[in-house]
Amino acid sequence: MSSLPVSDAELLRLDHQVCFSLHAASRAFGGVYREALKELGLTYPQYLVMLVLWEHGPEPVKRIGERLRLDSGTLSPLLKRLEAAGLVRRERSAEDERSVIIRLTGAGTELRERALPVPRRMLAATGLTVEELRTLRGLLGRVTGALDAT
Amino acid sequence: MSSLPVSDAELLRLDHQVCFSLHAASRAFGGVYREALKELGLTYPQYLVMLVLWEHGPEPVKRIGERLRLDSGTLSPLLKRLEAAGLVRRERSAEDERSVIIRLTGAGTELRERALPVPRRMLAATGLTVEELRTLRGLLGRVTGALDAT
DNA sequence: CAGGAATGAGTTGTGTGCAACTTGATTGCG
DNA sequence: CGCAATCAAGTTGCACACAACTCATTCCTG
Repeated sequence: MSSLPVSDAELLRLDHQVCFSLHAASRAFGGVYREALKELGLTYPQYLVMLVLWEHGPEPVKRIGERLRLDSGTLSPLLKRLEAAGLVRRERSAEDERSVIIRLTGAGTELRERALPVPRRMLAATGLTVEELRTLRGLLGRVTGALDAT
Repeated sequence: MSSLPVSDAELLRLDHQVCFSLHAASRAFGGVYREALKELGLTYPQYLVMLVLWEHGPEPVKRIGERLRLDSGTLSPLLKRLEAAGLVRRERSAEDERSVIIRLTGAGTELRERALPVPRRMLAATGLTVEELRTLRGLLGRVTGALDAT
């Protein structure tokens, strides 16, 4: 809560700056991740999908989409590329024929070892302290929640 | 700055959460902006370009790209769409024939009036206080600076 | 002053991201 | 039971975002 009055003009500038900062930060992260993931042959969204599978095991497309807030229009071609790369298999669910289960292959499981050093490099590259990272995560989470509720 | 020891595993999880939060927040903002800008016929990146032109007047493509951290591969088609929409003109610079100056048309200038209420709606939708917005802007700016320096 | 390096736009190709739609399977209500 | 509503994937179309490239112009150095 600010104890000082804030002019309308300043508010509008602040909004622009926050939105722009978010846009810029997201792309800056993307750039560094792109570099870090290049040797793994993964893009950042593909890496996010692999993280989900490494952590939770086989999951239907729908569930992955819920975790990452991505729809089938984004996930379907992405998963096809992961399948073409030999990292996952896509198999129709037996219980519900509408559903497709995504399962790691041997190569997909093994890739985890090579991916382990990535987050540490990213963490160092941000230049933030653990406290600041927690603050950032908290604020971003609240913003996302509020915006999604709109 | 943390006074408590932090395990490696927790650090890695924190990194994932921050990166994912950033990705998610950026897309959540995009979604709300998409809605707010729909009646103006602008996408969010197009809106960013218009903001630059409204604030700074005619500028070469290069300068706009520096302000928004976008390269010509992104800006060229985007500016062509703005030109097709009748909002800007593209004219070769007289001093430097390599350079293209982007200039608002009458319609582009007038659009500003209709765009004015947008940031206030966004500000309200975030649900954050002014203090929190400043903190968020500061952290994002530092992250982007650090990542760009890599 | 000449010619190669550097610069500013633009083009091409790949990969998201999302809206709108299609297809096939399941659910549930009358 | 039967059929409409719902649901999960996938497809299509459009708009970024970026790497790698081309082309024309300008700079700069020998």
